[in-house]
Amino acid sequence: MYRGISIMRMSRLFAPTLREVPAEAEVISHQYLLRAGYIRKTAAGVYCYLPLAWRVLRKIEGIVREEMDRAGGQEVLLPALQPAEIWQESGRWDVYGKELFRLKDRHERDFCLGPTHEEVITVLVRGEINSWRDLPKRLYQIQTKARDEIRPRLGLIRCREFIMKDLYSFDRDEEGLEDSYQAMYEAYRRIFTRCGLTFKAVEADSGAIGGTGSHEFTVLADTGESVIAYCNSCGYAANLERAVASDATIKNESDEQQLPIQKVSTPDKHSIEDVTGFLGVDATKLVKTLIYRITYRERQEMVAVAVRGDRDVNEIKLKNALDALEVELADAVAVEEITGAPVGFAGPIGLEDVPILADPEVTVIANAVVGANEIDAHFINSNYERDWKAAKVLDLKNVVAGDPCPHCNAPLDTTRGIEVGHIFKLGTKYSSALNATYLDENGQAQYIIMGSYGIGIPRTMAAAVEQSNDEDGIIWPVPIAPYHVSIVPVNYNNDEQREWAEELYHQLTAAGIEVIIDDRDERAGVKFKDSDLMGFPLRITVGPRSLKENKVEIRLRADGTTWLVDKTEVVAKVQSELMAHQPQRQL
RNA sequence: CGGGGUAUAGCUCAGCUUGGUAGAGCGCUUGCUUGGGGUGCAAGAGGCCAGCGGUUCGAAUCCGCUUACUCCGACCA
Repeated sequence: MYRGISIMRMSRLFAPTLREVPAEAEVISHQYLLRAGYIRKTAAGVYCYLPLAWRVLRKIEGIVREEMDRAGGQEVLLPALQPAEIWQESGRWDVYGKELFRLKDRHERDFCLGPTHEEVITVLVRGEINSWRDLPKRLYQIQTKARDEIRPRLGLIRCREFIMKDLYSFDRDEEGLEDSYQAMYEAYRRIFTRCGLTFKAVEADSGAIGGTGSHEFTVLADTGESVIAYCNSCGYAANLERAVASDATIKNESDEQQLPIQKVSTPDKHSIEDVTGFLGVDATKLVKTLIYRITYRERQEMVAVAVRGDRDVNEIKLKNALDALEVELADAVAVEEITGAPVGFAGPIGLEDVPILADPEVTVIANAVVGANEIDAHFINSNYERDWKAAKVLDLKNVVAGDPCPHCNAPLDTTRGIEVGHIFKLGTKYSSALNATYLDENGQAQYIIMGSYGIGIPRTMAAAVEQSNDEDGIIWPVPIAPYHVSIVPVNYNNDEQREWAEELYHQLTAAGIEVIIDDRDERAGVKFKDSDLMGFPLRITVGPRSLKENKVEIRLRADGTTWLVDKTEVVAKVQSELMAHQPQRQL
């Protein structure tokens, strides 16, 4: 189980530790990975992985490889440098936008650095796979991707260059795709479980990659960028971008008597808080009307979006509903032009030049407050249908904790997390654009049905640190720890301690355990601190106190549990502790 | 891209307001000391003060531009 003969002395290890927190590091994983000497930054979002980090990354990769192979994957390595032609052919040269690192060769030909590899692999496969007999195929690689991120941040969590495992599945039909997708779903669960992570698989928006179905694998951590909503009673879980609330409670909203609409003066009351405070009503009685600029491939238009005053517009849902390339809030000038009033007084009544899209919730507010499209004025007692109508009524809001689950109506919970894996059903999006077909049993050409499945490897490492640390440093889950055990002789200059430390070091190494010995001429405290910071699961202290009884101390990093162990029992004890701390299957 | 912030020794920062030629702590080197949670003492090494331009007798310090880094909002593994 703990194979791999890798021995190391701390005196030789290239892992410069820092006592202070570098100013650039905001989140725990970034701070500890820098301080413990795992990574160094080369440019914003571009990092060097030092030996300890590389060992962790290779362990994660090893787990990923095993599970990909188990799920029928075959490893390949595709080019990072890619010609523009294939991106032009798929249409993404223009659509992918500024995130694509573009460059020219000496002949002025366009190239890019691969942010993902659908084009390359589809072009590869279309030339070589011709018959239904060649399918299915599942090909993967573990390779460096380049994306010119808008804003790299959070250390390894959002980088411009990062290692990714990407697998592409090629099937004959939807049924085959379903098989591949399920195989990957299961493989991902195994991978993140084996890495010792607490995670959720959630329904996700398929975003720029495109396609018909998608799940994200999200490691739960407060510092994560994604928000997920989940239901504890039925298991529903979805990314906030996609999560919906049941409309069960919407329907039986109010039986309040409709009052006559009335314009009121609301001087200088722009925000929801201003208006609710001024009029003494709850935000749920307000209709928030926002003007959006919608960009399509060849044109732009403005729309008004109405949601309840306490809600936020979900721009992903808006974008998907309109099949738009981009949606953004209109600027103040445009708002004034369209509504005839400064920002803060927009409302659905009398808004004639733009279509109104309304969330279902706003259609049931009795006697709502809405902007009057006039400076310093709102309407009170407005009612949907009587006073205004939307062009379309559809779900456009972010869910919040407490909203009813769409499946079982139990209250939803929300939590933050780090998206470490994402699986997509692509269908024929790329095979049709790039003309990747096979001949079926009837000699008919059919588009290959594809899926794509990614895992961010460094991000997974960072997520593990986010999830498992304390005030002293990292606490690695055993399966991805760079070394299992550190041996700390309290005083390496002492002959007895040194000899025993060396002896144990060789015994453990011979048993296949990955061990590092701190042979530095440092104070015990320094060595303890570094060992804790670096996060090795077990530490063996060889010092005079226990040596008197022919014993050494074995200490568990996770909770500080310490055992005094006879020197002859060390290997057995270490093995049993490592085994005991293997992650359990969590399904 | 928009909005803020920062840039001085390897790291964390002072110095700038009020221009006069560079500092601390940690780390590093050497020696002694100490030796179970970042020992103590002493002596050292180390800076084109991000870059460019301007003002001035004189600029880390004042002014302008540029670049990099970083935080807050739209993308994604």
